[in-house]
Amino acid sequence: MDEPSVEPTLKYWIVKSEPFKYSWDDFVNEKRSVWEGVRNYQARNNLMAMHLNDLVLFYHSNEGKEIVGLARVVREHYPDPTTDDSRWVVVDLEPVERFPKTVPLARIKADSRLQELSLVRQSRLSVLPLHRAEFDILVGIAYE
DNA sequence: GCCAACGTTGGC
DNA sequence: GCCAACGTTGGC
Repeated sequence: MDEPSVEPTLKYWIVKSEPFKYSWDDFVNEKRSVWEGVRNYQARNNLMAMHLNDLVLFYHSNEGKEIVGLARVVREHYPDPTTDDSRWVVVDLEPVERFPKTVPLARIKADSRLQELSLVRQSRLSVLPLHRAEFDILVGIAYE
């Protein structure tokens, strides 16, 4: 063990949303979101691996193309209420804070430390894991 | 609007 | 089980 941790199971994630469908502001207004509609097995598996209080970066795809804020998992996976198909699950998310500065994709791609980031390497996946070190770098940029 | 990168479907 | 055809996502 190289690093003692208060939350040994805490993991880090990125979720993507097209802002004209569901934006960060929509999320804040709702105060809590059922993260519904994921229909991709890999993204579903990531949802199922989320634990309570895991931290989640909120990314605007298509328009904006930037990380805008931080959320956390407030309910672990359960069946997606928008379908009868038992393969699909949701989690519940709550906003934690809007970042003082967004982190644009172009900024991420220009950073040599972030070349392995899942968001860069698997750009089509809507729910992505990331490493603690990458999370720290991204939050650092958001607070520069 | 184009296209790369995937994922899914279905014929064989 | 392979692979061609097709659909979707999302960056550019």
